[in-house]
Amino acid sequence: MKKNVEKHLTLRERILETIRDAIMSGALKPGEKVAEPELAARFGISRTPIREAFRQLESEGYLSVIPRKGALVACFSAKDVEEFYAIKSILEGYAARKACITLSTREINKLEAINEKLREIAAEGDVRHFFKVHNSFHDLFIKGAGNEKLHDMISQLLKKFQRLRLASLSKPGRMELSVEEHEKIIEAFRKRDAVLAEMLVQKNAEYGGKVLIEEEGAAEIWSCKGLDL
Amino acid sequence: MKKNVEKHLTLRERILETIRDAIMSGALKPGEKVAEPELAARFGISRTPIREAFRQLESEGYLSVIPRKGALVACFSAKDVEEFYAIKSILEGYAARKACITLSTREINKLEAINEKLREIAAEGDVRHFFKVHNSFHDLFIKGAGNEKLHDMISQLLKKFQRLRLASLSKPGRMELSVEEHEKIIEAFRKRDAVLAEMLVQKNAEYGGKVLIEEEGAAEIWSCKGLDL
DNA sequence: TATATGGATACTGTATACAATACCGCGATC
DNA sequence: GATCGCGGTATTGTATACAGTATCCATATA
Repeated sequence: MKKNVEKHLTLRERILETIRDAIMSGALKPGEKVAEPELAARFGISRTPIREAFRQLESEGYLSVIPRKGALVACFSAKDVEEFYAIKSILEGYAARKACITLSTREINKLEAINEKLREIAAEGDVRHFFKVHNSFHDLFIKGAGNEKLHDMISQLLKKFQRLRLASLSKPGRMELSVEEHEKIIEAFRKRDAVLAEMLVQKNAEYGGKVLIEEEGAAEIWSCKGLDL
Repeated sequence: MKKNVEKHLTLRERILETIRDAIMSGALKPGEKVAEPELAARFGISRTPIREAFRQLESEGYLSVIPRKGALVACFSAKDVEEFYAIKSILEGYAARKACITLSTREINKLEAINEKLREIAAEGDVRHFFKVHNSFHDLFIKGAGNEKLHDMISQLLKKFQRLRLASLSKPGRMELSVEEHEKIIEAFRKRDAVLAEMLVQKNAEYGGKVLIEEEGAAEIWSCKGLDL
């Protein structure tokens, strides 16, 4: 049984996941205060593991902790979003370039299969499901690039901006467009055209960012406007 | 007085800096165990702030914490080093490309001045001093690229591998070579040749990595060979 | 002599108690 | 009526106490 191994999770690790999930899912909103005593009472544990989880979440960029004042869910500015997508674009682009060389035909076929599944899900209009499978597509070729640190870095980045990316995919027609772009990327992989693959992935990422920034009122999702921090 | 502001540092923040410095400088060696009670006794404080600092250091990749066993200073494998320099190369290269557009003539002049200073220090052979000024050179154009998150990411990466980079610079002739390469990079900035600047910076980073990996016995600096972890 | 087992020890994980500081509301004074 | 100041309250920061578990060593047995 796998459960026995998992059982050794400490309270800190469990509360860490809980809070992080709450932030990623939007249950805890940017700018919102996260109070230790409240969490301690809610989960029936002491403040100690919660405080330790806070430290980790702070390092990961999920919380802004102000000494002697407390922890707030981190906010994004328009500049943050812009910068995020720029970095995502470079890193994923590089991964695609490398993947062009290292990816096996078998793996490329798998990408194709995933993308077909995405096409179906897009037709159904299930954004959350699409999001999950979509992530596995990118994950596959990023891992395929063979640079583990790179993969970790991208994963961390993506996690932090998960809400934004979900919002980006929710725009009408975005899912279908994504499927088409994936098609082209797979094509480039098959042709082993590293320069093209890099370019396509970069454009793909940049476009995702642009959609979000240009959208009127989209800032509601991430910013802390009107909150005096 | 600035000191008054600094005074509000918590014990956790101070111990965090202390431990991180100790790891970066090599006072705490990779694979070495870091025991809470010992640190608590040494600094005359309780384990609580130390534990919280550990969580942060773990997130930042300085410590490997194994539940119910304790914290070890993180080790690097040859693959880690390779991957690190690959990522550094992409990110710095991108920064250079952007900086080509955004850097003012004044800032380019400053780069030139820094590099002249580096030439002097190289002649004197003071590696540690060279390292410091060298960092300020790269910092200037990376900041100049205008992407703060990028700058933060690169800084974090560099910090983590500080010891390695210092070792890389310590090789005979490496400092002088670095000055020459900087000269070419400045030239590219002046010509506003973004492609060339990116390429030069990438090559510069890649070379630094190669030197380290190919060197026989260099692994002593970072790896944990012979330690049963 | 080598291995296994048991207990002592020491360390990590968690809870709780205490200290210091920030926030809030009330009242006093101008 | 508005602003300043003071004290109570709540929350964060730190210390300490306790519980659970891994490590290590000694002893006993094969």
